[in-house]
Amino acid sequence: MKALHEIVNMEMTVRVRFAPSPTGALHIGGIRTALYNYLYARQHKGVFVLRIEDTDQVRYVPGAEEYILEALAWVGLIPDEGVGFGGSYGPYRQSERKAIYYKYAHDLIERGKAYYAFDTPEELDAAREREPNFAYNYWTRERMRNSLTMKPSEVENLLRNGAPYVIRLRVEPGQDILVHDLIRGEVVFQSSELDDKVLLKADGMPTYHLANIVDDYLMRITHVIRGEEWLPSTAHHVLLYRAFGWEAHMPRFAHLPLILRPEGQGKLSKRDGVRFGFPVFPLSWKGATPEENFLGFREAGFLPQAVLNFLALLGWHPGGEQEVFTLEEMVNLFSLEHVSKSGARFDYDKAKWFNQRYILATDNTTLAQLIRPLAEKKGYRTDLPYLERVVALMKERVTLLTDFVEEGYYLFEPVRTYDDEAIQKRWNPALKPALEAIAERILTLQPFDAVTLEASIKALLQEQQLKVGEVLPILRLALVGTMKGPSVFDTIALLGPTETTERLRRGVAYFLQCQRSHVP
RNA sequence: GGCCCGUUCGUCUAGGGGUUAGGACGCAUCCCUUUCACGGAUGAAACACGGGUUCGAUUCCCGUACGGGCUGCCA
Repeated sequence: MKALHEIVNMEMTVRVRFAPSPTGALHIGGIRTALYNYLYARQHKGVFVLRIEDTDQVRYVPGAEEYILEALAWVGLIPDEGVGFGGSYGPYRQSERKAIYYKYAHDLIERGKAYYAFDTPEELDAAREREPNFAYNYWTRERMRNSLTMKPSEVENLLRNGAPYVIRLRVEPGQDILVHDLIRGEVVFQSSELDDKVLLKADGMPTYHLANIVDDYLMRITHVIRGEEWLPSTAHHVLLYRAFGWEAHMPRFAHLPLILRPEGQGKLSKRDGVRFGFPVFPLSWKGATPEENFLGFREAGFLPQAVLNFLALLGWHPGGEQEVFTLEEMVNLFSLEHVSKSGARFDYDKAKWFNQRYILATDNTTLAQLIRPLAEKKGYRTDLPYLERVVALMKERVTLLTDFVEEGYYLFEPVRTYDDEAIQKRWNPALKPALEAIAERILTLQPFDAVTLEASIKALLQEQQLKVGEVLPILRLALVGTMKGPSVFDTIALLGPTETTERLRRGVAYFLQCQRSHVP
């Protein structure tokens, strides 16, 4: 018998789902949940389903669904089935499955597992106010207005007259509910502690609890991989599978640790992003008001693979000392057993480090294409050959894609600001002739490349008995305004003779002026 | 308050009855270097606490503390 069960399990293709709710921008934690689901599905040659849980009419936000699809596409977690991807278990948008939930909720009533409740929200509020720990359950429901306490004729009357009602799960005390969580092991609940959860709301929409059980069953979901915030309600979900008689088809559960805010307490929220100045969303989101605008990892200059790698390791590690993994490697190595149980703090520094690693590992042609739109937005030149050269010079010094055009702005436009402190330290009027000589020599230099430039300039300095370490820093300051940046010779080679001499001229003028204003 | 989950360097984590408790981020120092970075080297830095079990617990068990989640006609 057991062997048979195992064989059935083995042959059952894994089907997991990512089921976000379109109530705004998809949080980065949602992306991680999607990632783990995706990894699990791919590893088991299974199916990754995208289901949209839009049963809350009030919190529905237009554009949120499109955002979810775009975010998944950006990070490359493409569903096999679901909203926007087809499949034979649809529709995959819960608002389009209203009739299904209605039917199943009423089935439960017929089986005596659920009941009608006519208490208004106001009445419930009042009850909660009267009793601080009020729960609608086995002990309190007899004082409430529901089909368990009212006369059948009265209930029928209310129903016929279209009185608003909800359907509640009838939770009977005295049952042990055992959840075998793939990450946490056995978790036990007592039904006596559970309330009679609303299954169908007065507007005819199901609650999450009903919808997720009905859909997971109908969509043949085998593994539910979701956030830890769902662990407590899993007890209700088990009860629902029992009530429907589907316990044998109940999926396996795995509850993921939460992503915590970088400091302080609580889970990471969208507010933390604006507070600490880093993205907590995959893509930027334009809200109705400026306070509801949020920065995305994409717009902040992250590579999607870096984001995935970072998120993957926020709560999972295969063991060993490797930190950088391709998606394919993650698919091969992933296992729920290696997902940690405790919450993980969001570490933006680590995220940036991953991005730096991925930029370094990305070829120049690809990077040039990636920064092209950024250059375009700034009004910079956008020809790929030039961008590739910029990338080659800057890639070891950036952490974000945006750094190419921010940190390296001087490769596209004249120096905006000079580092006065460095000028104070490096400038010496005696250096003026040297810079002028360099400018002059550069004009006729052939070929105009870094190697030739270095040889030529160093020779010139030697002729004039000047130290390289004395002249190069001030040369750099004239060219780019700062002490940071790529090799001076590489920079000159990229800027070209005309631009270089112009910058030297401007630089010297600035240094002289700087010097004057600093002499007491 | 009740229920549930958790606890290894500041952070992400590896490990697991006997280890110099490993790696990574960040930090510090040094090397390389015209600068910054990259790269290399080194360093500071952890098993929450108390009881058991055991020859021996950071590892297993129980408490406590602390943290987190849930407690909605939200998901």
